[in-house]
Amino acid sequence: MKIFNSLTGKKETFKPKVKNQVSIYICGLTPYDDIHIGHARTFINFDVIVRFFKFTKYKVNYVRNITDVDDKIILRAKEDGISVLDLSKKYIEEMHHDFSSLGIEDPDQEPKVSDHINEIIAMIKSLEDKGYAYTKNDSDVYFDVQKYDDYGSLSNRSLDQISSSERIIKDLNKNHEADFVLWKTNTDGISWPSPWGEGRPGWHIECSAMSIKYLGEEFDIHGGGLDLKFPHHENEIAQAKCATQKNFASTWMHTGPLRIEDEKMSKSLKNFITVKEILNKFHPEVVRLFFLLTHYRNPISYSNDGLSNAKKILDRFYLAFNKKNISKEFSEDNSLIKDYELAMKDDFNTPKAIKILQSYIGNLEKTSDDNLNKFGSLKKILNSLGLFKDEPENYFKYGDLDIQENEIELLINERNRARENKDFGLADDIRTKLKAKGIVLEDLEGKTVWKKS
RNA sequence: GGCUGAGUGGCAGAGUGGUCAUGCAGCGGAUUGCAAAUCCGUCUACGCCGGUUCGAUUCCGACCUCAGCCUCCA
Repeated sequence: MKIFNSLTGKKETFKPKVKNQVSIYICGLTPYDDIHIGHARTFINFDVIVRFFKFTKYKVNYVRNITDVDDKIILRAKEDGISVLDLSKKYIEEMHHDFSSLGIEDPDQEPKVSDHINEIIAMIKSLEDKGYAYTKNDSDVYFDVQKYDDYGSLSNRSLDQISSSERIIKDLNKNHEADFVLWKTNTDGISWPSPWGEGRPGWHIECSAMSIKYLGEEFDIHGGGLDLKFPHHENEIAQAKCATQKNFASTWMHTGPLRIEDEKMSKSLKNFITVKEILNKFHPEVVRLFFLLTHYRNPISYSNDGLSNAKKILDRFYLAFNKKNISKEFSEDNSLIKDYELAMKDDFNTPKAIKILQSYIGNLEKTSDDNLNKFGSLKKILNSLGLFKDEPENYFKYGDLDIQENEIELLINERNRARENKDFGLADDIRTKLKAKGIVLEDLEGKTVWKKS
């Protein structure tokens, strides 16, 4: 298995700390709003990565945190007039609902900041004891980046580069511009007692503290969206290494960014599309396949055309399994499994893996019907990617309708009567009328079925 | 300005030093009352300029263009 390690910038052979076991920590999200398709991309990518480890018989310990104490949450809670933890609880529920809709499996652990204040304080204390943390004039507690020689090694930047950056805002209490807050002495919204007074954790420290608690001071994989690489992950590494004097995570993985119709999607641009919105239009597996059609490290441009294309590809798989003469007793084809694993073992090359499945289905259909029972391995692989879990009938009817289902049935009956009477003009009018509503009719042997286009 | 990555056919998107990516779309045909699905056939490619090589889309160098990060972000 080869994985691209962001820390070294190279594809490396993956060597877990314990044979056939993987410890993996993924930075989850800050719950203060509905999740958007950028989140969907990242967590679907890691879902597939974790599923593949399991597929190849690794024992996986997957931790994905929730940052439920944060300035944005506090601000939003104030606006809504509710408590900080009530607000985050609400959006955690929404997140679970949306993840579940997308077929994202639960992690083994899902730690929250508010439940780990003691661990966080202990880590800051340890940093302070070792001389890596400081406070001035009753300021927040800062991490002293100049005390840590390797600062910037993940994101390839030096302290000089950071302090010469154009967007720096001077904070007089800091020793260096890149110093970041470990403990905020701010009691607004939510706070806990600490050796540095009432306050709350800064951003970054929670992930170092929680990953170490659940996976140990050294573990296999740490990942998240590319936008977390700097400063979040850089700071996590600095804190964790300085506090423990150990190596922290050995492999760092970052998923590529998502753009919307060729424009960057970001919180500040407010141009994000929520998962709920997209699921009104597209089946969750179409969304999933759309993301898997691009390698996890490459940027994706979200577009309706892209989703439609993914739908066509997934339709093909569902159609193949929907043949009337197909046996339910599928047999296995080890050569397909082998080809699939080969593609995935090369840094989780899902586009290549899916290409293999697409060609396979075409070749099998071209030969003989007997071969169709070889679909067993294909089904197994699709399922392991989180695809082909639905019933074909549900799949093809998924999405908002502009017309009642019973009305469709009535029109189908009317059309079939017209066909019996050879009134093809009327029959075609009905077909056209339904098509305008996004309904496609198919005349199969003895019956007519409908689908969403 | 700094760091990182990318430029492939109408579109999406892999990959490789010398026969095909693949899929969608298009075009022609089979099939169908018409469709859908399926099948057969078919077209379009590797940013620009040099270098290495018997041969480069693939390796090396320059150039151009684009994107991400350097602010909140998955």
